[in-house]
Amino acid sequence: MRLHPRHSWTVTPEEAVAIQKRLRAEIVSQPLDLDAVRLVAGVDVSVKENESQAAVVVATYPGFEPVETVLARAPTPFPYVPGLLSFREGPVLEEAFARLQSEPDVFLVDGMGTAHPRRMGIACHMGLWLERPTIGCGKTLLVGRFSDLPEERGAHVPLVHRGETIGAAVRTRARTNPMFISPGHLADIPSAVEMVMRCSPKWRLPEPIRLAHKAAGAFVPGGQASSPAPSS
DNA sequence: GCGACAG
DNA sequence: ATCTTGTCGC
Repeated sequence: MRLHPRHSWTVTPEEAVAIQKRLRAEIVSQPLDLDAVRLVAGVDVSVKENESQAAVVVATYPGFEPVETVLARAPTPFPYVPGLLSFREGPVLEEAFARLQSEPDVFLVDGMGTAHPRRMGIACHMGLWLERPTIGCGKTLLVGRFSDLPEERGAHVPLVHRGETIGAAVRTRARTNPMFISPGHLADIPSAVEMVMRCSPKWRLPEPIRLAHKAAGAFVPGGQASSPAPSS
């Protein structure tokens, strides 16, 4: 895919914060047309010692049959700092995105979108690079609070931070911990929640994220490669 | 000042 | 994120 970088990744934590504040103004919130989605991508990164491996798996929608898998590796360039995940995982993800042949209609990212202290989580950040719709899918809370959430699948309540609704706590599966969903770029909260529910017919993790997580975890020493899909 | 803190 | 077997519950 054609990428649209906005800055260098070689920055200090202070510069990273300043960059996020600047990029925040470029994020577009708008409904995502769910009925037009044909391809959905899952995005994840795994860290092994000082190396990071990114995985982007593109799958059909609905159906979630993998049609393209891209893996990329690079030295982990930045420490884990809550709020600055983009600067740790962004560089490898950029490599993976650059080699992507297909053009997914939406990307589900493992991490936050606007549910971030400066409303600029990694899903927002990558959305700008891709200039495509992105949705942040967090497994644990970074910021914000939410009230009682029913145990049934599909239940969802607003995630609020400093008086602002930044996303939603979503029960993608009955009686399991909720997922924290927030729009990245070119999406809004209602459509992001709906998309994630449609991508989670059975498990807590959305199907595209599950596929990407599996691919990223499969660290094969010499086996970095791009491929159509595993053949049965 | 103290606690919280995506992956 | 990562270190790791068995095990409780639907």
